[in-house]
Amino acid sequence: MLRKNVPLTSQVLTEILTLIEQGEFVSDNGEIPSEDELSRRFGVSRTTVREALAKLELGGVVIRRHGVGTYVSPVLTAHPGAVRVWLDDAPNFMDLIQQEGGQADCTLVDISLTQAGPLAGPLEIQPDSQLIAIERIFRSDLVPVIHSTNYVACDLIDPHSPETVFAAYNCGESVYDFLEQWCQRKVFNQKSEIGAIAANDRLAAQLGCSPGDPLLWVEEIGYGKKLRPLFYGLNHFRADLVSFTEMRHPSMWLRKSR
Amino acid sequence: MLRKNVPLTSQVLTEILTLIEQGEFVSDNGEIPSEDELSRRFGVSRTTVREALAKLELGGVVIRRHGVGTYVSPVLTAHPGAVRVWLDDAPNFMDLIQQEGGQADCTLVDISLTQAGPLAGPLEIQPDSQLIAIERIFRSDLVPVIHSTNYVACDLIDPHSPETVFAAYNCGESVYDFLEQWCQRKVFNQKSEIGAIAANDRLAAQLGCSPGDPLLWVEEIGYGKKLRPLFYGLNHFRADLVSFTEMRHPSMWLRKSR
DNA sequence: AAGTGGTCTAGACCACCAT
DNA sequence: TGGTGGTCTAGACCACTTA
Repeated sequence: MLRKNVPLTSQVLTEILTLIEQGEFVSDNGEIPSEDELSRRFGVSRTTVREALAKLELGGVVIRRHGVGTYVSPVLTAHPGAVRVWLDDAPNFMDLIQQEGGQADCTLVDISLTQAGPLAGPLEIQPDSQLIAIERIFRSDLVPVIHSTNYVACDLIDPHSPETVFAAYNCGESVYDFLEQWCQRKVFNQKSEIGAIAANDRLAAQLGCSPGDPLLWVEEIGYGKKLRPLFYGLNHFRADLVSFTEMRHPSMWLRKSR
Repeated sequence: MLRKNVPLTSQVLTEILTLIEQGEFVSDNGEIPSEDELSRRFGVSRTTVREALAKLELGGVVIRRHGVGTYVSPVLTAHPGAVRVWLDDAPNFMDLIQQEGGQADCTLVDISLTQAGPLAGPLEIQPDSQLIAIERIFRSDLVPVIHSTNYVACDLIDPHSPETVFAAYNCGESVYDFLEQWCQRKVFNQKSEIGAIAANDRLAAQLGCSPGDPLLWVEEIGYGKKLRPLFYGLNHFRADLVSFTEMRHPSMWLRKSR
């Protein structure tokens, strides 16, 4: 059953998750077997089980209580499909929309070259550098919900030519896929900033709402190795259709010892 | 040097953090000593050091790269004070504002009893239950930036009377403080939802902006032990003055083994 | 090849909670 | 008091990056 080159903790995580998805613990009021029992059942050390549970707790899948036990998170009962999204690495917008039960599609508005200009700062390149700009609209059941623009420094696609990339571009893929496919780069860290803004005329037209309507925006900067910025993304979401949820775990908050 | 009843990993975390704040690693281009060296230096096992580093990475303070080393996060160079906010457990709005360099103050708009009504669902109580509603406005340098309303089930303050609580209420404290002081309860988990909305007349007046202006809203539900809801909070932020930042660490994303 | 962080073990003891 | 999760150790080996 055990496979090579896959960390044991990931395999254990998958096993536990499968059991949860199968509703294995529903009859037990969501209580998951103790760490000792799980380590016996899977034939691994308790440390390994604990690491898997830690990740599941971070992902909001389970809740652990000192001296009591480990439970399936109650938010999952209200939002059952949520488990799968949290598990995807770098979930893309298509998956997110389908996750919510909508039929997802993506339209390429524009893919072209542009000057770095004000993005030279965040991308840590020269202002006169060329960028590839990818502008897309994502719809759920034919209703536009996300407007997304991503910028990648043009020299990252070397040795490909921009024309080659433009011609072969696949609209549904995420920036991460793009960077891996054309630039052989991986995103190691990412800074996200989230805010709200009123729709201007252009965004309103593209998102099918009225100018002045509130939008959520998310600005992302992805970093590769050596902490070099790889892409800059600016995404706008219809605020009447989208909100973000997360579980916080005070027990995991950093805490200065006194 | 070692103290009782404080986990070693927390003490190590504090030590490392102090070194970072003192600019100890600036000359090394932000590179932090290896885990082996740290474990030797602090006289603890490498596991303990790793746990401290894991929390620091989660908090966005450091970045670890397999086979390379551990580095102080570059976002801290641009945002040096941010370390302290991340370290506070349950940071309150006063701290957040001061963190950003503003002079913080808080005005109590209203503290009173109200019917649970539509909040009965999220708080898992009866619709005719009494709630304590606390409405406040937080300002930075005399400019209103946050409007906050929190609801706590009235029977949680037992044996205190609402009047006692109203009279003694300290406006600057967070809901967490309130729950600990008056209800002897601790928040174990919290669900946060974030979205955007246009200001209505009332919010606009209180936040000193125009009706229709975009606002960020954050809805919070805090859970105590037995996963019982303890409070419901609804906060609105001036979107022209506030945005939220976070670091994501793909290496920590949950990942199904294939 | 050397050095780093990542995974894993087996076992110990502690802190917390329910009963 | 018994069972749970939380902390901690000492040591082993692996996987990754750089030189």
